Amino acid sequence: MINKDSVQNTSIINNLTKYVTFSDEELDNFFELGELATFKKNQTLVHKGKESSPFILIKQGCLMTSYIDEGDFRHVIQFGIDNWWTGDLNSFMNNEPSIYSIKAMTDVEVLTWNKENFDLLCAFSPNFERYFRILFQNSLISHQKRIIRNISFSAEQKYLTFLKNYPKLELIVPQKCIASYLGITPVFLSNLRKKLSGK
Amino acid sequence: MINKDSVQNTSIINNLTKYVTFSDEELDNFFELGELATFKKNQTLVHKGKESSPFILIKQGCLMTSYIDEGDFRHVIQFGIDNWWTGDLNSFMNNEPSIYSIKAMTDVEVLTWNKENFDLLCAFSPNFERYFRILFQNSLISHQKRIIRNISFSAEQKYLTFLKNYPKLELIVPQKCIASYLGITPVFLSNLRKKLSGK
DNA sequence: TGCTTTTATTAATCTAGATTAACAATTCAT
DNA sequence: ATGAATTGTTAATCTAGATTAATAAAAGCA
Repeated sequence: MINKDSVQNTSIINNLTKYVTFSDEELDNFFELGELATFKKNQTLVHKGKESSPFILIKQGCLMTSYIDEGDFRHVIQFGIDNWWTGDLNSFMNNEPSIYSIKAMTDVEVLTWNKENFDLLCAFSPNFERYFRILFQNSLISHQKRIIRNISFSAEQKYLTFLKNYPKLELIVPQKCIASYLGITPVFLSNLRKKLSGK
Repeated sequence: MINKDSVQNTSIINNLTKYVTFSDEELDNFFELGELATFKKNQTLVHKGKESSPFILIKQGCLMTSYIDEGDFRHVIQFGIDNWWTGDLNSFMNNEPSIYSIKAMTDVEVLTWNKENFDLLCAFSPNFERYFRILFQNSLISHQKRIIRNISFSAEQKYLTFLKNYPKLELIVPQKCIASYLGITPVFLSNLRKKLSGK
């Protein structure tokens, strides 16, 4: 059974209560409405164009969200690690097929909520509404910063910022995925790394 | 007095109630805690690095948010028009000086909330918490789409998408601001427009 | 363990878009 | 209306980063 008493949930609870104070009952509800799942490295949790995306909280491991364009070209749009929320929000909220695919970059343990249970959670207590308001708000702020970087940074600046923001990912994720996330080619990233290492 | 009865507020109310059902009392509160203000074209409502940003709802007109980098180079990061929310969210929420500057591109009429009143509003009714949760959620979805465009679109595709998304802005806003928003140079946008007009 | 597939590197060439600069067209203030 | 300042255009040149292709290294699998 998944509930707040599981020792392993302490880090998630710490994260939840960073923004909002939840009662024990609320926390119980949170875990009871979620579903625990594990995936092996390289498994795909959400298939582009097929099922709708759940709302995903990563307990441990790393997920990669990517978008495949008309030319069948894959663009990495997000990495998620321990304690991060991820998923195709639009797909989740409107029960549409996901436009992204979400893949496990390591063995991964996640909690997922479907739309129905998410709605129950929000209906159960406005504290959840508040929690997600703040979660989305913060995510919005970091998305805005990312857009600024996209518009105004050189490839080198983008890469260095990435290393600063996600120090652990460099070791976990293939270089070509990092290149894609940054919007540059793997060949150019390789050149860049060579140049930087010689500095 | 600003309240829900003002004829001129109907379009704002329609917008609010698109997501959440509000009581008359809630709507009264919403307008009473907000402050009505008008600005002339080219006036700056929020100065980068000085005051913190309010949370702004545009009643009518057009606002432009821009970021000035270390090299004193201006990057337009958002346009806002009738019924849009805008402001430096991070500055607003944490009472820090704004990192953006926000300028009126036309004569403009806005409603603004300071952090204190925003908190009162959310404390007054969870419906507001819910409204802003959904507002930020939708904004997040469109920011993600914009990031995909940034990463994967050519300058031409970006410009054509911009025209589709903001058909009215082309006439209101100087071309160089549109170029900046798209992350290209005004010279290149000019070339692009010439090429497109010849098609 | 060796074989296959995927990923990373290196080098050569190419191009979308930047930069510079000079000129034309608008906009703005008096 | 008129001159000054801002914005837009055009053309020439330059460069960050893309593309292609061949090779090396690493990872996955029987």
